[in-house]
Amino acid sequence: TFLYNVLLKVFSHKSSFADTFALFVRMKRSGSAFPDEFTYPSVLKSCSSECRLKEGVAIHGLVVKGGLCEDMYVGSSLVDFYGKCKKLLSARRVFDEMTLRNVVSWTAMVVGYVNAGELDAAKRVFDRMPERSVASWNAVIDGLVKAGNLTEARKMFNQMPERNVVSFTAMIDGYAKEGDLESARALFEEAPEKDIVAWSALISGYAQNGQPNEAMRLFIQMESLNVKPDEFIMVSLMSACSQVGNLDLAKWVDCYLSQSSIDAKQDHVVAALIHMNAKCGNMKRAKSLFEEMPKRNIISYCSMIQGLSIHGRGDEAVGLFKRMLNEGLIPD
RNA sequence: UAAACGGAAUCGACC
Repeated sequence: TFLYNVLLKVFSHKSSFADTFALFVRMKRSGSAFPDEFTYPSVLKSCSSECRLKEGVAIHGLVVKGGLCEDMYVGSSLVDFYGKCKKLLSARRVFDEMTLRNVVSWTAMVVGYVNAGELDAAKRVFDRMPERSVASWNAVIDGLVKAGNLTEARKMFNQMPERNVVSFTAMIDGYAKEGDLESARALFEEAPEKDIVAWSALISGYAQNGQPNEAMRLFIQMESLNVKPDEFIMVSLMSACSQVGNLDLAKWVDCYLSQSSIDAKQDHVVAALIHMNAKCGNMKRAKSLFEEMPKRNIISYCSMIQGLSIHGRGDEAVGLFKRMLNEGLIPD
């Protein structure tokens, strides 16, 4: 049981739902290991990450059968699971029925309401919390940010007893999306700790607000500090590069990407790569990237079709669109 | 051995 639990934890963090669930099934069938209160949180986490409602509900049933409803970890995981799957009534029911709640249970409930856009309900729960952690504050701040209420978000940010890098990043993202890059930048400089996500929020902010050169500059600065870029950062960088439209720069980024350990097969990465090459005038490369994909999806088709349109190759663009329909993809 | 919070592509009418 111990061994399975450790494995399930690792799987729930790094693998797909299918693999994690398969492992759980194997555990149950093994006859030698039995799911306990340590097992279910990992399995439920995996269900939440892909919104697997049916399976999660089945797990809930097993929890009840196993008499593990009273456990705080299991209960909090259930609240989180239902919340992430937008089943707020179920989340609330589990939450209300819990005999023991801790700050994680409360925060999970707040997050559920935030993700459903029910900010008022989220705040009501937040106000009733017997104690709050940084994550609880961050959850509400992020809700306010996503609702576009930067003023209120900033008030809470200033008001909270302590801030971490997540608090800063939520605010940076909010300011950046609003186009207020000066405030975003100021907070970034002020942040005592800057991780990859904080860098990403700011870099994408510049890229999205027509300041590709500043995005590039930040990328260089980040690199010089030995922070390794990830897929998100590279996508923003490629977006910036597309805006500049410089072929040499595009080649450099393309090359940088292939030499890094970044997974260049992810949807957004390929799409950005295709778009960048198309925009910077390297249609050959764009085309070969597109054709070499084992499976094309709506995002890569989108990049390729637009690439063709930009270059006045309307016929080919329309042809590609037809091919996309033939592959059974639905345009959005 | 377990649970909660932050970042990514492309396009858009009239003006």
